[in-house]
Amino acid sequence: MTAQRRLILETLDSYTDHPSAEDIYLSVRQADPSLNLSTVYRTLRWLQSENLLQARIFEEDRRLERFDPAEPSEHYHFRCTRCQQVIEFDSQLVGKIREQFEADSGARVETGTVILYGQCAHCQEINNGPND
Amino acid sequence: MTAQRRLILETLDSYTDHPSAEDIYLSVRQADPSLNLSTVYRTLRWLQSENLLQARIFEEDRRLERFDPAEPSEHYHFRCTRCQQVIEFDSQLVGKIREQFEADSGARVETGTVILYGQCAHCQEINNGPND
DNA sequence: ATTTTTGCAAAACATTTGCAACATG
DNA sequence: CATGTTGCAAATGTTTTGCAAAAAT
Repeated sequence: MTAQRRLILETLDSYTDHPSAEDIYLSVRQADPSLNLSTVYRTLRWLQSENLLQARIFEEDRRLERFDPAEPSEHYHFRCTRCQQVIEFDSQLVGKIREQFEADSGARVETGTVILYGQCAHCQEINNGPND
Repeated sequence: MTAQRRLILETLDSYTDHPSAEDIYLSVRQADPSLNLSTVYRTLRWLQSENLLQARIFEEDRRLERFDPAEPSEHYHFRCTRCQQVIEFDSQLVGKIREQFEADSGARVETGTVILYGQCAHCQEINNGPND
């Protein structure tokens, strides 16, 4: 356990949303300006391999990974295509889909991703307001 | 409508799975060796903007797009992490999840992605066979 | 002392872009 | 002829790698 790793872990803890490697890098750099982006990536990949972190791509038009400190299949995501906000949600129905697919196909499902896209409540209000 | 586009469209039709741009490029090249990869991409993006095609990333460890000739939200995917096969499935439960989330959050959902990961029936048999 | 991790620079990967030449309507 | 499309080469954005130096066990 090096100082760099400790710092990256602390920084990760401070996020409530889904930072990119670059986000983490910029934040960590304030405490240690010599810390390198590859170290960030290496630490993230290590956490991922330990199942302490998941990598996800939310933007349809970019291939940028965002990191989510959660166990696989614990929650799902909605992304507002207007304000880019990502909202987490839970649903037991995903478990049902999984069971249904397992029964139909004979496969064993280990994890899964659900990402819904659309407009969040707030952006809809703005969008459908009187002067729009 | 150019000869190149016609050729790419024909080639796309011949796939039953989810080819990458490179796959399409290699296939198309047999008929027209001078056809360029950027032309493939440009045609794919054009189809995508016309909603005749969807781009998806299936592999957790690569950022490679694969192209699926289907309308959004028509079907969902399972990917076997052993043999890499992608199986399509349908489920009305995804519609329910969407409705549930809309009711809970006030958002309007437009599209969505579901990808399940695990082992397909066939790979499980091999995996759990007598000499494994 | 040995193994692990780091920083740096360069490479890799997938996709996009600028631009002049070409094809199409 | 005006417009849209192509091929090429170079650029882009994101992530990974090789390697020698530094830090950790």
